[in-house]
Amino acid sequence: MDQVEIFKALSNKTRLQILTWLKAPELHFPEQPNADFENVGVCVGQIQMKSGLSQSTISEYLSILQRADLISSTRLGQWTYYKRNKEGLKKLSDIINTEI
Amino acid sequence: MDQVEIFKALSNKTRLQILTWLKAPELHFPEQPNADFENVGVCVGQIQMKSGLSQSTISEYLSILQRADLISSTRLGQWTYYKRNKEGLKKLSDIINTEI
DNA sequence: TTGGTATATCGGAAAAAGTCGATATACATT
DNA sequence: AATGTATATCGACTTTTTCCGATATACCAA
Repeated sequence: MDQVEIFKALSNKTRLQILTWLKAPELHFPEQPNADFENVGVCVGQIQMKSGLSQSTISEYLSILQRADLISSTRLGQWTYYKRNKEGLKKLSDIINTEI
Repeated sequence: MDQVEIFKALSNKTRLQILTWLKAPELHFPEQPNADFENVGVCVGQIQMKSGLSQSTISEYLSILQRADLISSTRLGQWTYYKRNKEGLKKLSDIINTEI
């Protein structure tokens, strides 16, 4: 993944917020039936509601974050759940600490 | 400094390159008379030549990086020298490791 | 003070990103 | 099969970013 794309993904207030929400879902989202935060993450609808932006915008933002390897998704039934991708975030941390 | 502005500053190929160049100036720039890399950094003209972009663009890019606290400047005579800002980069690293 | 060099700022054209509503797709239920 | 719900994709419009050339400013040297 291109470094620039990672930073572009992070250079938007809402996308940064989504990442902080996903860091501690239990603090930011109501309980979910049938899917726990730790394993699968949070579904798109919950994130969209909290953000206040449109469904299409949030869907796109999530795919931008996913293309940058900052989050990953799991489909369960009609829902798509997103959670933090620890490996991608670790790689980002390494870039900051060793390349710039 | 707003987090989003930091990531915006980083979401451009040339600006990222400038930061990597400034991390090891002795590897990327010729010797400078009257100013050592460690103390004052590298002058705008050297950075501009290496980048291949116009003088005005590089001047603007450097001020974007400076506004994000990623680099700092020193004026010596008619030259402005830029170098990495370790504190700002440390703060960025902390954001990555604790907030997202 | 005049001219030369280094950098900063301004104004603009082109490209990219932000954001929406409408529509498509995927899955579940009846 | 038909309907309903969740998410993804498309097309359009607006705002922001990229990058330039021209000009202004700051400093130096003669």
